[in-house]
Amino acid sequence: MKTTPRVLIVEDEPAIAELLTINLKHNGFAPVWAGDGVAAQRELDATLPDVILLDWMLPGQSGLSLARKWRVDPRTKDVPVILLTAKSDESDKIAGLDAGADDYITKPFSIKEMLARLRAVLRRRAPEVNSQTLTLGELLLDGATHRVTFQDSALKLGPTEFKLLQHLMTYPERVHSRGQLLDKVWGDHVYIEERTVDVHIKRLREALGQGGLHVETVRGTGYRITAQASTTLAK
Amino acid sequence: MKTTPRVLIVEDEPAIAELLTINLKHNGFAPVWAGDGVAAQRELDATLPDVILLDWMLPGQSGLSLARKWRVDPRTKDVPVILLTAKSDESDKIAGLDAGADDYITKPFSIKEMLARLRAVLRRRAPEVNSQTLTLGELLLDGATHRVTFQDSALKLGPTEFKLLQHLMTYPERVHSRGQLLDKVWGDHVYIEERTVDVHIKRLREALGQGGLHVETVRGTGYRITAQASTTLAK
DNA sequence: ATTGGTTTGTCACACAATTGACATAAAACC
DNA sequence: GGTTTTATGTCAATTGTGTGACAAACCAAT
Repeated sequence: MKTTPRVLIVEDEPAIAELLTINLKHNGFAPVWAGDGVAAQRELDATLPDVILLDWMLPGQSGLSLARKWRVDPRTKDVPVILLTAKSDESDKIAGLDAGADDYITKPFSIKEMLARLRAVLRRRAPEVNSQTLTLGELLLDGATHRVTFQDSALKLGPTEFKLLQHLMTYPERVHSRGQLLDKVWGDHVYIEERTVDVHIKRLREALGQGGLHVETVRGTGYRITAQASTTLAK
Repeated sequence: MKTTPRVLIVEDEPAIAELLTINLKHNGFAPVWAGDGVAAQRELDATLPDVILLDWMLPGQSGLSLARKWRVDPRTKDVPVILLTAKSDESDKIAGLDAGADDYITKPFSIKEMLARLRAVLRRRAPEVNSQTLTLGELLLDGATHRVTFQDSALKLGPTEFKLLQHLMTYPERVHSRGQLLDKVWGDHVYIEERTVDVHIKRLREALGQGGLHVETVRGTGYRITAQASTTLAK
């Protein structure tokens, strides 16, 4: 693994939290511990982890309600959640998965199992969200406010077109195959037709208006965004 | 699709196996069928497929244990496995992913979905396309942006001419026979007239303009790209 | 639940670019 | 000269991409 994934542990029992922390550190993760829902929220506000290990039973707010809350918040909704619980009750499991947990581990659990599930969840992680501000000629994309302007006038584009543009602008000039775009913009675990990318490119172009000229087709290969709009071609 | 990926189907039900086989053949894959774990292992020993479609429920050894076994064997551990199962239970999914399956399809599944997941898995395993930047004198070819410039002015060449130039520039000074070029640029065993290479060489030369002088003919043998443009008194 | 408005993924069709083959001309070689 | 090999122009067929339409999914707010 090239990066050390951040793991937020939300667990009120110090013994278990420490057990997790030590083992995670030992296996190339960067664990952060929060003892309750409030601390967890504070930690989330500060830095988004790559995955959350969440205890079902917490003082105050239950783990389930936390999971639900995070799943709604656009900022945290893509962070995978693994529920830890002592109950082996099947109905709880269902409830947990309904609440948006990505996985579920019953205590007592083996460290090996926990690590395996963690890695499995990380493998199919959604594309990373970037809140950086990107610029390309007169095109401007603000990741924080989710706004795009061209020649100082605001543009309206849908969520997918936004992510698509964001990814293209992150790697300007580079050609992206439809497959790569599906992986990076839609996410590894989505299965849609490659031709659908064409449609969204078209929508992106028309949403960008004149700025759409920056989006170029590389026949037989894919698409690319370029600094100099291609109204005419040099001879 | 220029290559036909081999797909090993491990499935005991002949009806389903046939359904898969036919549809895979129809969509540019080369399916091989194994009715049980033993046959699958024999097949794997003979030739490594590009991907394995593995039924969860098999007579004798379960699909899960097979997946685990293959994941451990260094020879097979990089072959992606897609698990087929009738169960829609989440816990099975988890177990499957833990065992090293790359994806998971629940029966009944649509052929479209199966194909989409297959392609997605293959896409992910596929190495990055040659995105190297090549230089030859004042000729510059950028694989990442798919751009070619000569004396700092951009050139427009079609997909085939691009690949052709890319291949020539990868091995400068070397002479390539028409047959070799067909294999490397067009792909193995494509039925195309050797004379057609001439045509594309011509198109490449005219697309390169002055830079086309680097493309030399080796009479009776083939073509070569060379650092110093051929001596032409014209102009 | 039910609305009504977006957004999304697919498809079918049209169109444009590219392709491969062929015929012919030009060159290279003896 | 004659023979072989390569270059070029043309064209029909193939392939890739743009686009409008549409139904399903989604979402917010009743």
